[in-house]
Amino acid sequence: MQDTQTATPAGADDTCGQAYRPHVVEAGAQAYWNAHHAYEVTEDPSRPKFYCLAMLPYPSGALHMGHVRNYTISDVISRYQRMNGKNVLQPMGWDAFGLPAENAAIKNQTAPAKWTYANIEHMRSQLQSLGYAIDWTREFATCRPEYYRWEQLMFTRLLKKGLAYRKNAVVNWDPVDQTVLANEQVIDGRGWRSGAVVEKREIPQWFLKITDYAQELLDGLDTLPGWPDAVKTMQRNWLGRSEGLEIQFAVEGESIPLTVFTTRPDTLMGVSFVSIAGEHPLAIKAARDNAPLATFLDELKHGGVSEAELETQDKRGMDTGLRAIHPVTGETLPVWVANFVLMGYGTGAVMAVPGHDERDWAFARRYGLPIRMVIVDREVLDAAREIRRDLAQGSDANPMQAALRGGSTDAYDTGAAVGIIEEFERYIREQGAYTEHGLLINSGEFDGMQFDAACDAVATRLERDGTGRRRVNWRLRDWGVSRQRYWGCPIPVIYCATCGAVPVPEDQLPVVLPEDVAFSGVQSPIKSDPQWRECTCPQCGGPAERETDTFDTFMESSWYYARYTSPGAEAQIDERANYWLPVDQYIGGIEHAIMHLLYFRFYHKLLRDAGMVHSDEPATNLLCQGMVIADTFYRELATGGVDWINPAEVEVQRDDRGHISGAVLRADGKAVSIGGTEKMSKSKNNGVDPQTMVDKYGADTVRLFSMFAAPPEQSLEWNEAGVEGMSRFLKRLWRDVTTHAANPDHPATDPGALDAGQKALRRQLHETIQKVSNDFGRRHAFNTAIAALMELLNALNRFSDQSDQGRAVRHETLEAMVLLLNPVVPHVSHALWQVLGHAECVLEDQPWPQVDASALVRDSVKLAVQVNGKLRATIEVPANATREEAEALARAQPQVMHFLHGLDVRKVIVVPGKIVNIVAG
RNA sequence: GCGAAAGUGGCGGAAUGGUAGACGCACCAGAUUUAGGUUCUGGCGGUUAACCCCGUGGGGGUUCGAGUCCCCCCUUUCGCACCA
Repeated sequence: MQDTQTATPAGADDTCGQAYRPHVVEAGAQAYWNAHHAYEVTEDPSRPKFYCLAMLPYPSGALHMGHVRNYTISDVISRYQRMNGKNVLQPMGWDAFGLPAENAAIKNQTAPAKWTYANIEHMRSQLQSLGYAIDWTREFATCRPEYYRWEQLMFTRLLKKGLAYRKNAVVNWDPVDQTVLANEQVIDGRGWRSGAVVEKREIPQWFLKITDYAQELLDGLDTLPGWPDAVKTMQRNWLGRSEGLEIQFAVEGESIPLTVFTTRPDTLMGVSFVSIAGEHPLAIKAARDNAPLATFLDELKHGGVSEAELETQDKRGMDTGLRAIHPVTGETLPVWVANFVLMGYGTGAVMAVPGHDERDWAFARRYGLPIRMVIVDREVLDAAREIRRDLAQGSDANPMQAALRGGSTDAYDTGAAVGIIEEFERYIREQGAYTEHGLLINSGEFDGMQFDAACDAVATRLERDGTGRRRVNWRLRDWGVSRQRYWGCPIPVIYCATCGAVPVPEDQLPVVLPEDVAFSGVQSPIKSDPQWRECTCPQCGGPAERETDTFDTFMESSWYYARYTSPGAEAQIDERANYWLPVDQYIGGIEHAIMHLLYFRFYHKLLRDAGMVHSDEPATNLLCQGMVIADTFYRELATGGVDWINPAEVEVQRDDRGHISGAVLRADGKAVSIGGTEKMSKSKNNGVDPQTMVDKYGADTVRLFSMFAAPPEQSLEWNEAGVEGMSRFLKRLWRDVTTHAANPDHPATDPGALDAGQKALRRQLHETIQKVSNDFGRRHAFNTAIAALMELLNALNRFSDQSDQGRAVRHETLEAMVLLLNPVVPHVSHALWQVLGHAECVLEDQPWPQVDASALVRDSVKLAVQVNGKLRATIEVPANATREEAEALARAQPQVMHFLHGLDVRKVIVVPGKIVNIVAG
C-alpha cells in the first residue's frame, strides 16, 4: 500500500537508497524486539527496579489519541529509565467490564463478552504497532474469572471483617423501562432511552467502609511529594474533614431527634429555622397527615441523584409545620423541608443561619423567613467607635466605605454614623450573608467573643447541657459497590431466608458470570435466570438465592496494578509484589484525579492490612496528562440540526498572512463552518484515528508529535500539519546519519585539539544531553527536550567542517542524538544505531549519554543591560569578569549612555551571568 | 452550586522573579525543479524609514525588575460519588 503511492508523505525520496521508510524500519525493529523478548522482565534484586504504569484502557473498540498519548508518555519514561540502568516493568491489561459493552451488545445483537474480546484483540494489535516496550506476558482482562475471583475473595474477607456492609441507597429509577440508570444515562432529569422523568428510589446495596480510612487517606497525601498539588488538594477537599459541633434540636411533640452538624457553632444564636432533607424521617412522618407536604416530597423525588444536578436546581422548600426548640434560648423554630439538603450527607438536616450563610440567606429571602445578624466585622465595630470619637471631636472623616466591604459607596451622611452597626445589619438583610469570621453580637452570654473562643464556648455549653458534642465530620461517603447490571463481577453473597446474607465460602469461589448469554438490556441475564440464582445456603443447607448485582467497575481498576506483579499467582498477589511495588510512575488522565485515585489508594491499604503488601501508598509519582483536542467543522442542515464533519475531510484555507479565512469539504469543495477546538469525541466527529496516522506517517512520527506538541499535563491539539513537521525532522535526521555513515573513517574526538567551531558544537551537544536528561527524567517536559534536539540538528546542519576532528565531533553528536531520541522514536533509533556502525543491535541496553562537564565551559557570557528595567543593550564579557568590570562595560554602551543622559545613577544591580540593571532618576 | 486547573504572535507552545515569543506549524521571499509537490536558504508580535513606543485575558499591588508573586474580576476546561 505505502510503496505503491506516488507521493507518500513519509516515504518521500524514492530515488535515494537511504530514504527513511518508516514501515520497513518499524517492522524490522518490532520483529527484533519480539524475537529477543526484549521487554519481558523478572525480579532482580541486584538492580534498582522501576515500575512504570499507565492507566489500563477500557476496550471500547479502537485506540484513540488519548490512549496513544498516555502510553507514549509511559513508554518514553520506561525507556529512559531502562537506559539509566533500571529493571523496568511496563505492563498492559484491559479494564474489560462496563456499561458500554452492554450498550453495544443491545445495538449489535451480540453478547457483551464477545464484543469485549473482539475489541481487545483489535486494540492489542494497534498498541503493538506503536512499538511500546510492554511486557505482554503479564497481560490480563479484568472480566476473566482468573482475575475477578481474587476480588470476590477479598470482598468476602472484608465482609467478615466488617469493612463491607449493606444499607439502603438512592438510585435513578426509570419508571418506564423499569430499570436503574447510571447518572450518565439521565439527561435533564429524564431517562436517555425512554425519555421518562427519572425518579429517586431507595434499594439495598453493598458498601465498603472507606470512611474508616478517611484520616489515613488524608494524612497519606503528605507523604506523596511526587503527586501534583492540584490532585492532592482535590482529594483533600473530597475527603472534606471538618471539625465542628453536632447539635440536637428537640422537636415539639416528637420523639425522633433532629440532629444537625455545623462547622460554625459561633452562629448558633443566629439560627432562625432548621432545614431537613425530603427523605428525612421527620419529613416523611409529617407528610402523613399533610397532603400539600406529601405532594411536595413527591415532587422532590423527580429528577436525578447527581450532586451537580441537586446543587444547581432552584432552591425550594416547604414548612413541615414542626417546631424545633433552640437548645440555648428555648425559642421555637420552624422546620422546613429544603431540596438542597441531602439525606446522604451528614445528618440530613442543617441549622439555618441566613445572616451568615449564602444558601440559607437565599432561602430565607425567598420564603420570608427571619434573618438575624450575630457576627459583625471587627472593622465595622472599630469604625463605629472611630466615627463616634470623630464626631465628638468635630472631624468629618468617613471610614464607612472601608468598613462596608463591597457595599454601597454612596456619599455617607456622617450624622448617621452612630448607627453604623444597624447599617451593616441592613446591608446583610438586603445584599447577602456576611460569611466571614468576626465578633459575636446579639448572642447573649457569647457577645464580644471571637470565632475560636465562641465556638469553644458554645460547644462547652451544649456538651454540659447534653444537647451537643464536638465531632469530626467527613464529606467522604462510604463506597457503594453494587450495580444492577449484568456485565460486571458477580458479588459473592448468598441470601438465605433463615441465615440472611452469607458470603460465598472461599472454596466455592469464583462465582462465575456466564458469558454466552442473550442480552436485550431490559433485564440482566443473571437476574432473569432462575437456575443461575438458585443455590443452597452455605450455612444451613436450605434453599437460597445468589446476589445478582455486580461490582462497580472501579473495583477491578483499584487493584490491577498489583496483579501485574504476580502473573499466575494462586492468590490475589504474591511476594513478587513487594519487589515491584509501589509503582514508581503512574500516568493517567486528570479526570481520574479524585475517584479512581482515591479507590486505588484505599485498596492498597486493604491489601496492606491483609498482609499482602508492605507499603502504605500504591504509587510514589503521578503524572496527569491533559486531553487530546481537535478542531471541529460543521454544516447546518435544512432540518435545523448540525452535521459535524471530521477534520480529515476538511481543507483549511488561509490568507497571505496565514490567518484562517475559511474551510471547505474536500469531497465537494464547498464551504463548511469552523467550530471551536474541543475534546475529541464521537458527538463532534472530530476524532483523529491513530491507526490512519500510523499507516500514513509511521508510529515514530505519531509518537514524536504527541510528545512534542504540548507538555504532558496540558491539552494537546492534534494538527496534521504539525505531524508533517515531525516527519520532516525524522527524515532530516535519517539523511544526516546515513550521509555521515557513508564515509565512516574518522579519529576519536580529541577535546584538547578542537577549534572554536568544533568546540561550540560539542558544547551545544553536551548542553543538550544535560537538558534532555533533566527534561525526560525530572521535569517530564518532553516537548522542550525534543525542541532542544531539533536545535542541535539545525546546528549540525550548519556545521560543514569536514576535517578529521570536525567529522569526529559530528559522529559524537549523531550517536548521542540517536540515543537521546530513543525513548521517543525507538524504531528509528534502533535502525540508525546500526547504520552508525554498531554490530550489537540491543539499543535498549545502551547506556544513556553522559555529560562531559569540561565541554560545557564557556570563555565568555552574554549579559543584558537594562536602564530602569528596560533592555538597552547586550554585552559580552569574559566568564570570569568581576561585577565592576561588567558594570563598567555596560555603562560604556552608547545606548546606555544615551538613556542615562541627564540622570543620576542611584543603584546598579549586577546578576552574574544574567543582567546589569542601572537604576537612575 | 461546590472543588481544581488554564488563559502568551495567525496557530501549538518556550521562558530557576532577570533580554517575552526557543522549537514546530502556517504564511512571505528567494534557490532547486518541465510543473505541482519535495528539498534548501532567509524573513516573520503590533507600530515605524529607523529609533522610540506598545505588547503575556481585564483591573489593582509588591519589586531595581513581573508572563512568573499577592488581591479582585472575566472566560474556558476537568471533577462532583452508577461513564470509564
